[in-house]
Amino acid sequence: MYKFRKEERLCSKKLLDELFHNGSSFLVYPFRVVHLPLSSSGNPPSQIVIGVGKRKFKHAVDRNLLKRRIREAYRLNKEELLYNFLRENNLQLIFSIHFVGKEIADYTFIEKKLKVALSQLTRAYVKKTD
RNA sequence: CCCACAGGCCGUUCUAUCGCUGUUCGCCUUGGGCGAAAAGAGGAAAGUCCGGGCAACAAAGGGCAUCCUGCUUCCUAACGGGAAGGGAUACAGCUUGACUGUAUUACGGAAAGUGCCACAGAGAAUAUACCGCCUUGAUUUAUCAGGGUAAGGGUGAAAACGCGAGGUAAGAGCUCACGGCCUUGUAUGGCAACAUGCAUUGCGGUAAACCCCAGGAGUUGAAAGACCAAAUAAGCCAGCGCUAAGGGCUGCCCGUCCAAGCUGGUGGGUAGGUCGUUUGAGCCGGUGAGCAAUUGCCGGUCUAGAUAAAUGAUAGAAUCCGAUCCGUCGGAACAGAACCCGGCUUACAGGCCUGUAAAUUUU
RNA sequence: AGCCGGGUGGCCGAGAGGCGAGGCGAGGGUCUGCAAAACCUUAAACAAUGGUUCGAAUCCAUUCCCGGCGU
Repeated sequence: MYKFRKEERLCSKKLLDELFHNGSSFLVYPFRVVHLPLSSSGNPPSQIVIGVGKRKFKHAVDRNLLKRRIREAYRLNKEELLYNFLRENNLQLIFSIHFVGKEIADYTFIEKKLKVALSQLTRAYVKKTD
């Protein structure tokens, strides 16, 4: 249910190159989302990369903390906000979430904003299919 | 009890729900999936400043160059680390000296040679003559010219060892006594650095200037390297063969190896996977050796292993700190393993222990 | 994780033991009816700390910051 396994993470170098060269992006503060649909649909319905820039957070502890909070928020909300929609429309998606804020945000703020970001992601594909 | 310094140790805890990583066990069982169990960041994991292990390179061969280290002995796998000691410097104390204590210390050689020592100053290293002192000559009674001199003045970070006597026209280690540093020889003590005594040559600084002496360093780093699967063009390896140019993951030289061709074998890219990879100079306890660093013996123990990178999130409670309208509210140091060890350095809220010194109180 | 290179006014840049050049820029002035150009002039810097030296931007050590490397 609320799982987040290796298959749901994006590890292939090839796919990452493709994502950042051809993918389209939008900004929902404090996140920058880059996304790209895949031609073949399969299980799991999406693969994700979470990133926090070294420029803004110098210490590895801070970067790890933010990545863990984002991952936790994604794990708890992906099923109802994203997977149900993708399964209905038979889509497979790769996307990345980059944290671009300047200060360490707390969990409630991250969760709220991530929900907004995910719903905006689905809305983008609703328009395209129409 | 309080305060300062030094050394050592710890560096939030518990519960519930939902997850992540590898391991073991069980079930379904081709692959794989599901469930359970126990485990899952540090004293610095950091900086990458040193030293090893480990691995590869045709050369691990020689010489030169280059770089590093630098009081002694010991510890250690090794070190630029540590321990003990010696010297030097600074401060304090008294019994005023071969004294004691504390702190600091990149601390071989300046008597192998070379260089440098700005400005100031007469002169900065073959000494020097501005004032001064002494003297000769000239004119003439105050100057000019020459010579001697390193006591005194002045300059400077530094002025040819200090001080006294002799000596002299005036002076000078020029000579002598005492003393300081220092070279060589020697005696005594010490494993040694070195200390002390005697004799003796000498007397600017600078080697984190070149250099000399002694010792050491082959180069490159786990993105090292080994293997496996699918996949296929002329790569790689071995043998034969040839020596001209050129070349090779080391700056130069010597030496050494390599071409094309033929024969035989193997199989590149695709950042795929597995191993390397966590049992090790390991950790804990006891006991013996040693002033100590450290180490012998005995017993116990297995204690992260990820790979676009797990070790978390939320809620509640405890502990500590701060604020307070006494209801509560806010905060929890520095910081995150990436092949592994030994050091060093830097960051760090708060707490505990031991020792030393001072003050106060009680007996 | 490992291995290299660098840090000089606001910017670019020499200097490598003994006044830190120069250019662009900034401020003021001269010239002009007003500007530009030109000329004169002013201010402003050695990443930090400690050591070696009489004396350090330079030599040495430590720290901080910036940049680079791999088929």
